[in-house]
Amino acid sequence: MGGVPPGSMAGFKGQAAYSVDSKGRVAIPAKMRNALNPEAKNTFTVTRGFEKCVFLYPLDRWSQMEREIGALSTYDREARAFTRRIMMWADEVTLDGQGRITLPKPLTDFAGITDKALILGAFDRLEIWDPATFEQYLNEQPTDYETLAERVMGV
Amino acid sequence: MGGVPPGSMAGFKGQAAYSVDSKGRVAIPAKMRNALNPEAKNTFTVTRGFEKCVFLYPLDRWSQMEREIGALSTYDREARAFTRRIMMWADEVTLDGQGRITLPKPLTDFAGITDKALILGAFDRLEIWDPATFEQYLNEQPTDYETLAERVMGV
DNA sequence: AAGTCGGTGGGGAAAAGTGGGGAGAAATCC
DNA sequence: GGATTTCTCCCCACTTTTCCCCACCGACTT
Repeated sequence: MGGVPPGSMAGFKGQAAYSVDSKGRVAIPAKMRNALNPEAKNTFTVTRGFEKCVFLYPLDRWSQMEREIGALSTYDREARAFTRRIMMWADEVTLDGQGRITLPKPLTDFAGITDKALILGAFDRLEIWDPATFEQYLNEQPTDYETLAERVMGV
Repeated sequence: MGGVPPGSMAGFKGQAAYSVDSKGRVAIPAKMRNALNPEAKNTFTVTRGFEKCVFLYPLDRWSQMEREIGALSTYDREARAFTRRIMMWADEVTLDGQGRITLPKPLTDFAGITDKALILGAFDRLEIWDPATFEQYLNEQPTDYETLAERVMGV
């Protein structure tokens, strides 16, 4: 896992609180758009995230994910369950002329997104959250930032 | 088993709740149709799925399955039982001019499909579920998505 | 002060989903 | 064996959704 296309692209950074219009469209911040590889063809594969949010993988990054998913066995119950649960939510979305994407309705329902969306840069992907949901997520965190760093990054 | 046609095709994605008309026809979502290889010739081999659903394999993918099944020993009791149970349900269906297929009655009976069908992209195949059956399947899952991912994809 | 870039909103053309009718083939019944 | 019925497949028509294009507004830059 982990694994950004070697060297090439810079990680997605930043946050933005944008509006979702009546057609389910959200603008992608310009600096995040500019961080896309040309091979991504202005396209993301969007799917259900971990925790209650939506993941956006640039097309080139997503093809790596598919290689990993494709290596799973059809005959293993848990692998089957995982494949179903990641692929059923997945969809390809392409930026329109205004730099927006249309979020599939199943995903906005899942993530509880209505008229406002919080867009986060998360290294190899973008995340889209309902603002209130994200704040709640932060508040529920049992571990503070400094401690997390120690545990995850090691000493 | 793993093994998508190397490089070539993208996995099937997405979900759709479509109606089954009085003639037993179901539309296949356009994005899934477009993910078909030309060698699939707009044809699926449909068979009994794992869990209570119907599997649709594109013709080209199915020929790989047949190679795997063909490699099983006739002299092994369990292999024999498995071969019978997968092949007895199998049938070929082709898209009509409107992008629909007609589901064989034995399979709709098996999966409990009546007037509504849930169509899922599941990487190398499509799955068709009765909506209520699928919801029940999800509710019965002992493991949540995040945990599944950890177990299946590793840390 | 004008121009450019970034985010927001809406309308119209094209595609996708749904339903029904009719020709041909297969199965059935006399 | 022939006629009738049933089933399947193909085609046509309608409705809804999606996608693409155009226009606006504000902020920052030159």
